[in-house]
Amino acid sequence: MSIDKKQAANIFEEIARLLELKGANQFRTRAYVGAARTLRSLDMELEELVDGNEKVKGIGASSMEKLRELVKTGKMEYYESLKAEFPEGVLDLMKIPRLGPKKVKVLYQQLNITSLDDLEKACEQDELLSLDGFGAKTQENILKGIKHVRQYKGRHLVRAAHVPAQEFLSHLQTLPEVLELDLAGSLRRRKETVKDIDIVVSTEEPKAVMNAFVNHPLVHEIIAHGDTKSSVTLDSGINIDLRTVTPEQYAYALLHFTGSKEHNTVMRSRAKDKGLKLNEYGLFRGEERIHASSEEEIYGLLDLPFIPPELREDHAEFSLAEGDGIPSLVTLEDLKGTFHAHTTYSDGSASLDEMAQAAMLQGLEYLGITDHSQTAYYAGGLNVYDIEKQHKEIDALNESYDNFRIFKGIESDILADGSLDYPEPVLASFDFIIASVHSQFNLTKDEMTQRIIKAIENPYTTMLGHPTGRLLLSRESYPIDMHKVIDAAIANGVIVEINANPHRLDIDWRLLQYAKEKGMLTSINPDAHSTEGINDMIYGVGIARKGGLQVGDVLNTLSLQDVASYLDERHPGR
DNA sequence: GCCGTTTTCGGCCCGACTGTTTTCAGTCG
Repeated sequence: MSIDKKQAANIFEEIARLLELKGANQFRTRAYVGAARTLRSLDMELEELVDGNEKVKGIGASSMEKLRELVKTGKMEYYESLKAEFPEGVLDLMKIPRLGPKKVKVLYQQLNITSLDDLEKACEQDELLSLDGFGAKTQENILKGIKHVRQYKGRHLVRAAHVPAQEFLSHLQTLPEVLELDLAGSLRRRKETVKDIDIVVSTEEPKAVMNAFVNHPLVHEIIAHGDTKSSVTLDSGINIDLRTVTPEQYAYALLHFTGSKEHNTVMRSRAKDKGLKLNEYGLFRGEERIHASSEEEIYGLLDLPFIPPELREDHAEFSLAEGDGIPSLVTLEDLKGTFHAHTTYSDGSASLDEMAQAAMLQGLEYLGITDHSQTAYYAGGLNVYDIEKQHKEIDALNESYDNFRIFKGIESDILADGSLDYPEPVLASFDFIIASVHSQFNLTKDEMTQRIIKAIENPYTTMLGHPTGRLLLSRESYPIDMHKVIDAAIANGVIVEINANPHRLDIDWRLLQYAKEKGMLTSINPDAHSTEGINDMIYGVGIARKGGLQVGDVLNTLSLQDVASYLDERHPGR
C-alpha cells in the first residue's frame, strides 16, 4: 500500500501536534505544519518529489529525508517513535476549543486523561479543579467543547454558514452605528468548508454594535463579548466572530480578517521588507500610520495588484501577481445557463417544467437535464422507455418556451469496466452526456483512474461528473490520479464539471490552475435535485474563482446559441 | 526545521479575550 499526499501531509501535521505536546521549539513545530501544507497542494507525485532533485519550498533536507523514508518503506521511524511517547487518543483532546498543547499536557500527565471519554468523566467528577490554571469555568467549557466536537467535528458545509451569514449581515446593516461591514474569513474566501463565520464592521460606537450582535435571536450562546471582538454560537452550532474597528482601520481589518493566515504572513513579510509593519489596524512606518481606504490601496502600497479574496490562500496568487497578473475571475452573472439537474423522472423533487421555470427565474437561457441512468436503480434511473417519454416532454416544453431551452441529457453511471450505461443508439439520442461514478468505489487507484479514463474516451461523453466522488465532511474521494484524468479529458475534448453542490464542490479548486494551464474546459453545474438546488451554482462559482478561472474556461458562460452549436459539433452522431 | 541578491546563522507575524491570576499564560485567528 503506497502512501498518498494527503496521508503524508497528515503524518507531518501529526508530528507537529506531538512536538507541541512535547514542548518543542515553536518554529520547528511550524516547519512541520508548513511541510504538511506544501504536501497537500503539491503539483507532482510523491515518488517524483522524493526521487527527483527539484526543491520544493517548505520541505527542507530533514523533512525530505523523512518523506523519502515514508514513501519508500511506508513507515517513518521518527514519527513512530514520537507517537510511542504518547498514549493514543491524546491528540483528540486538542480538537476541543480552547484546549491547546499546554493544557492537554497537564491533563494527561497529571490525571492520565487520554481520550474524550476520560476527559468527560474527569470533568463530571470535578477532577480538573485541582489542577493549576484550571477552574470551574474551564471545566464547564471543556464539557461543552466535547459535545461540540462530537456533534459537528468543527467544520461546516459552506451553505450552512452562508445562509446565517447573510441574515446577520442584513441585521447589522440596519444599525445606525454601523458604517461599513463585510463578510471576512474563509467564507469570504469561498473555501469548500468553513469553521466559523467572520464579520468585520466599522463603527464609532462598538459597544452598541456588539450588544445588538450578541442579542440577535439566532444566538444560542455568547462565548466572548468585548469592545472590539465578540464571538457567539448559533442554534445550528456554527460560531460567528464579529470584529469592530474604526473607519480609519476598516480596510486593514477587512484584509487581515479575510486571511488566509498564510496570505497574511506573506503580506506582512512584504511590508517588513519595505521597513513597514502591517497589522489589522494599519500599515506603519515607525509610528506613522499610512492611510488606506480600501483593500486595493493596501495592495498598491505593497506594489501588488488587487488580489480577490478567493485567491488569498498563498497558493498561486503572489506568483500570478508578479507574473502574468491577476486574472479577471468568472462571476455568477457570467453564467448564461447550466447543466446537471434531476427531475421526478429519477430522484429529483420537481418536474421538468418546474426546474425549467426555476432556471428562467435565475435569468438563465438553458438548463441541461440529467436524470440518473438505468443502473442507478436506487435513484430511479431511467430505462429506454422513460427516456423516450422524457424526450417527447422536453420537445413539447421547448416548443412552448421563448428564448429558453432544455437540453436532453443523462447522468450516465460509469460502470465498473468504464463503459457507459446504455447501448450506442440510446446514447446518441441525447444532446449531451455527463458520465459519473456512483458505485464500486473500492478499486485501486490505477483501476479507478483507468475506469474513468475509459469513460472519458467514449465519444458520447460530454462531461465528467463529480470526478473524485468525495462528500465533504462525510466521505473521502475514491483513490484516483486526477492529473491523468485531467490530461485525458483535455485530450478527448471532455469537460470536467465543477459540481456546485455544497456537499461535493468537486473538482477540487487546488487542481484548477494546473487544469487551466493545460487548457481544460469546465462547466459549473448545480447537480440540482430540487428547484432550490439551482441556487447552489453560487458555490461552484466560488470554487472556480479560487482556481483562478475566467469566463473562457467555463462552458456555461456561453449564450444559448453558442452552447447549442458547441454541443452539436461535439455530438458524434451529428 | 526552514530559509537566504546583505545572510549557512539567526531570525521566524502579531494582537484580543478568557480565566486564572494579582500581572499574565494559554489559546485563537
